[in-house]
Amino acid sequence: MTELSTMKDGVANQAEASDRVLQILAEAGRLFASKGFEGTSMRDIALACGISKSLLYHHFSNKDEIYARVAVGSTLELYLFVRDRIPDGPPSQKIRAFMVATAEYFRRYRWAWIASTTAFWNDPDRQRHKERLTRRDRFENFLRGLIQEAIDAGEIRKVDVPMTGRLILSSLNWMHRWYNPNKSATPEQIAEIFFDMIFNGLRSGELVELPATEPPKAGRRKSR
Amino acid sequence: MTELSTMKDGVANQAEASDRVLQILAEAGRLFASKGFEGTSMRDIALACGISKSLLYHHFSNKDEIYARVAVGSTLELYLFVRDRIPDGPPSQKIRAFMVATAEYFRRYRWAWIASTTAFWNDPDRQRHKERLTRRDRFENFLRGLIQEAIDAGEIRKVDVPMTGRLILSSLNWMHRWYNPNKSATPEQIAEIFFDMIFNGLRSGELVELPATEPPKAGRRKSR
DNA sequence: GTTTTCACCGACCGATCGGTCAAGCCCGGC
DNA sequence: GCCGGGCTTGACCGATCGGTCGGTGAAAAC
Repeated sequence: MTELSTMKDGVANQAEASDRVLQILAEAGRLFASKGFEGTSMRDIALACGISKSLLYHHFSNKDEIYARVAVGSTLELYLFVRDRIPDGPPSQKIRAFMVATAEYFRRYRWAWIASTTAFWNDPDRQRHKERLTRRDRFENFLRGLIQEAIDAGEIRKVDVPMTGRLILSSLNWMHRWYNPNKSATPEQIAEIFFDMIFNGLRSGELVELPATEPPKAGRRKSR
Repeated sequence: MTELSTMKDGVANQAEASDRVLQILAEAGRLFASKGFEGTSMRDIALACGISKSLLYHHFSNKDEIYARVAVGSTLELYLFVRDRIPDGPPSQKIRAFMVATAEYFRRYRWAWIASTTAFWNDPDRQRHKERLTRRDRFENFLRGLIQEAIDAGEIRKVDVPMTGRLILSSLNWMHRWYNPNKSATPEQIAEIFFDMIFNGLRSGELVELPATEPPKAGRRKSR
């Protein structure tokens, strides 16, 4: 049993929070995601929740705290969420699982994810999201470890590890800009497609298996 | 001679604009990029330019127009900029040139690029950036054409074209979130690295060209 | 020399911002 | 009955928002 059991209603890691607080966080996340932090007023949030503005200040001390609960809450357990979904097996499959798990997290906590990755991310005046950034670092370092592992195992070639991590995370982080939940595939399926493209490359031609390597999941790519 | 000759001072396509207007656009772009649209006040812009707020309204009718000049101006000629840098040759090399040219554009007009790709991008209330989006579509469709060309030529395998375009653009569009001009490589060099990873794949192993008899290729998913 | 043009400014406007506060409402325990 | 304490409210605050106003001063046009 992990801290993840406290996740609820699209709002991650908000243990022992009342329904009203969860409602506020959900609505605030949705508004922050669509209009940004500065573009969302406390009146907007109150209106969306059908409550008075004063009530927001009963449950939260100020606007920054609401954002912090949305954004930090959404990244707080991303690392744990993903880590717990990495199976034993070939390192390349761990990278694949990393991508799929991140996509699942994105799907489940989409508004909070968008709010935390877009709103005033580089405002030099504010340090509100510093903690969020350090958690992001832990998440990214975890991926780099997996990549290094795959290199050491000879499964992938000797690429630049930080740059490879950036490529993989770019494909996932940019997804919220074009992903439409009503169309296309699920985020997890998209992550699989991206893994296939990045791992196997776009180039045509047959790959000759190296002795120890395991091809990706059956049915995805013709092999042997 | 193309429209690109009017680019100047990091502000794209602002023909016959006075120095003061260019200064305002440059400062506004920098502020929009770091604090967002709503987070940047007209007073901020005036202060950064060392002029009065009234003067902004002498040169522009309102705040939206300043943003439009920054954002639309920065995407206005992106398509032409990139298109003019695609050489004749193998389609895969055109894709590579596409990525490098986009990276060069990013480097040259970085603040306007960031401002146009981050500020209130999905505010449902506003249609300010509609024109920008249609221009983006033209840009993305151009890339999809290059990918289809490479598939038809047999240079890359039969991947999902829109999804491949999204992967490539993700790697470029997310760059502004981690790129540090004082460290690391130039954007163009980064684009080359990403092209190599995506085109050749991360997987270790030898590529062997098939003879002319091409087996029904798998390794892809539903198309369109 | 007079008029027109134009870049530019300080003062000001109504609206809205984040945030405060005293007071009501509701409901279980006495 | 009635009391206490969370939940909830509307009225209100100073500050700041985007935007407007009348005007200045100097150069250009006549």
